[in-house]
Amino acid sequence: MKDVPRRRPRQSDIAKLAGVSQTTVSIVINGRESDTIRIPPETRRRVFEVARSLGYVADPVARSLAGGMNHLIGVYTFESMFPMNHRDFYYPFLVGIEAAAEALGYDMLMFTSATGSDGGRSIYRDGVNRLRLADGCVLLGKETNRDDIARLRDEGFGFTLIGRRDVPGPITYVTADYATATEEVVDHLVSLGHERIAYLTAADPSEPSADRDAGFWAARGRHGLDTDGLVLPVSKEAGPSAEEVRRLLDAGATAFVAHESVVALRLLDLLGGMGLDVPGACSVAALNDPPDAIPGPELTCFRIPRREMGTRAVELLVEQLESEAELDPQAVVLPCTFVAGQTSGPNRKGS
Amino acid sequence: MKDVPRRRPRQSDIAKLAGVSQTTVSIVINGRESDTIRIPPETRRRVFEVARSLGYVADPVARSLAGGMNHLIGVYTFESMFPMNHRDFYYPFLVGIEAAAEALGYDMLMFTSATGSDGGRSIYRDGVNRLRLADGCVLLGKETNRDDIARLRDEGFGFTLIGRRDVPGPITYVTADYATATEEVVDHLVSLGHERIAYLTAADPSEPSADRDAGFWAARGRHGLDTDGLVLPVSKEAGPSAEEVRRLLDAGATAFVAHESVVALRLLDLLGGMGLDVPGACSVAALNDPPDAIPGPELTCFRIPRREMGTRAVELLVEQLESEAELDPQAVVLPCTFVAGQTSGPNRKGS
DNA sequence: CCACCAAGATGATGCGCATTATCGGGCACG
DNA sequence: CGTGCCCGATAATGCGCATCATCTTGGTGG
Repeated sequence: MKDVPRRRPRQSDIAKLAGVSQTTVSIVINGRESDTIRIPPETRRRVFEVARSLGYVADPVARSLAGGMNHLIGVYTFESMFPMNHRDFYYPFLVGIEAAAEALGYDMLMFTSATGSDGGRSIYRDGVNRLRLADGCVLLGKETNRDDIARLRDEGFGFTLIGRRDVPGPITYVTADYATATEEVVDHLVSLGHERIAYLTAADPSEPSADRDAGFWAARGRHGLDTDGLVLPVSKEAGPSAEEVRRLLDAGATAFVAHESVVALRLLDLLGGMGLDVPGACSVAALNDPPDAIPGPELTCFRIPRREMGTRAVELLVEQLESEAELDPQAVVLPCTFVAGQTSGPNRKGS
Repeated sequence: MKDVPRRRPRQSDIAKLAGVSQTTVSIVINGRESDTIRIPPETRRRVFEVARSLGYVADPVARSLAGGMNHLIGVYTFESMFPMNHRDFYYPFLVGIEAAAEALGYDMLMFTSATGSDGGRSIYRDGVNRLRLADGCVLLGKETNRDDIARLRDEGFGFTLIGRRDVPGPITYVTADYATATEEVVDHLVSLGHERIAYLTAADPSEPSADRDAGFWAARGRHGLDTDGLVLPVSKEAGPSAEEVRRLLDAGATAFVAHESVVALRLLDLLGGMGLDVPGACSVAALNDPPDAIPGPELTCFRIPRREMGTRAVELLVEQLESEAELDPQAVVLPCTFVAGQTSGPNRKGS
């Protein structure tokens, strides 16, 4: 006994059965009663009754189009998630985002479109801004597309960004205080007696790298360090070569500070291969936290509060979405936590 | 020099500037020209020109509401993804899904709402079926909600399911041939001379478990095995106790077959603790593949073609979405691949 | 010279919902 | 008895787009 393929019920269906207007149904379902617009309990009860018996579910599409909210928060990563090379990088952010969304009564919608036609990802593909499906969006990624961001803002679409981005014009973002954390790491090494500190900075520039650089130069200035011949740009993928490390050692380096923990880990390998003990012979520190999966000694480094960054990003976004007035963009900078670790020790090379 | 907050351009804006109608714009942008409806190249060029200069991007919401496609494939997991306990379980599916979606010109939209108010996840939360934001959806999860599935189907929403589900009424799903794969595992053990095979089945029933049971019973029948005192329901979390394993050994077991690889791994530990060599003294096999992350000996087991299952699910879905007529639901069963592994060997206990 | 047709385009309509402006009627008050 | 007012509810409108049914124009054949 197959039923006729009955359409899914709409508000007007409920209205007819309950003997009211579609407007009333909308008001009741959305709890839009206020001082000026009242629905007596009896009517409300009837509407709910019919809605339930019909198995009514609102259409999020229509709701959005009509200017309503669907209580969805989009998450867009500028790098593709599948295959997820940055798995351990993104994961903590996502945990924080989902938790906050859940707490605030929103669901999370992940946009995981792969590479665009030009190889890079873009929000605007085929002339469609898919993000609009959500009420607002959290943007995330190492290689943020500035044009897309500027455009989103111009369109008046609500979003927050994780990771500082120097976009012309103000936007709301959440970032970590890499500069201060970097200074702490250097302070730590200096307090251990190191004066010749090799600095393995990032090969390609980005805001977080620039922050670390700023922190390092500041600390260098404060301590009057000399870094002649001790600064080396290193790409995350290739890492430093044995020869380069040798050259830094020859220049008198007793400690190494690397932007990337994977670089630091590779450094440990190389130093071990040269018969140098860490932290006995020299110290190694990283300016971010190592991936969970990788085993090895606990690095001297700092932890980026990724989870909390995700949470704050969502909170800011929801605040913005739910406020009537247009809020001023704001920047939130969260502190990192220093990890002493086991790869740094006192300088034994004489002082 | 701040501009007035200009609205994002709509089709009608383009129409006005290009001196055509909104209809024409829609036709051109969507490439809807056909035999009966033609747009001369010059007009088309003008429309595109204006669209580009205005920075037009289609609104996916309006497009959906008007019955169009937004080339989005939703992915819904019945368990929450963050925190992702089932990380390694889901991941291969997602890779396959995204790859196929990409190949077919679709993007992937992940619905990762956490637990519903009642603790369990449901598609219909707060009376909204969020899945409708996508053109169609791939459903995924260990604990599928049958009511939701039936309802989706009744609503005429396009979806495919990964993992066989016995829902009243036909639906399209992709699953793996657990039964045959299970038989292969048993055959392998029998060919190694094992006659007393302990069977650690799943404690709580599910379709995949039932399939494995069916395969096991079939193989048992074919080989005339005796399983008296050798069958033990085991929960994935708790695993078997040492005492239970001891009892199975006392009952003469020379080989163990466990539904869950984690159970098999725990079994290896227990047997090792008893001083029993695997595969010297006895054999152990699992009826699914172990998580990638976990180190240890290669289990005798079979690989579930998760990636390909994801791919097929998307292909079936797109086929269904793009076809004019309503296609008949179909079931796709993909074969698993047997892995001989290193945890099974000849029965040395005499024959 | 009219009927007919194809090319090129358009006005109208509706998707399902939220919202705005409005309406009728009962009741208190002057 | 008329005026105002509030309660309860509604008709109308529009969100941005896709689609269906038409409409106009110029050419062609009879």
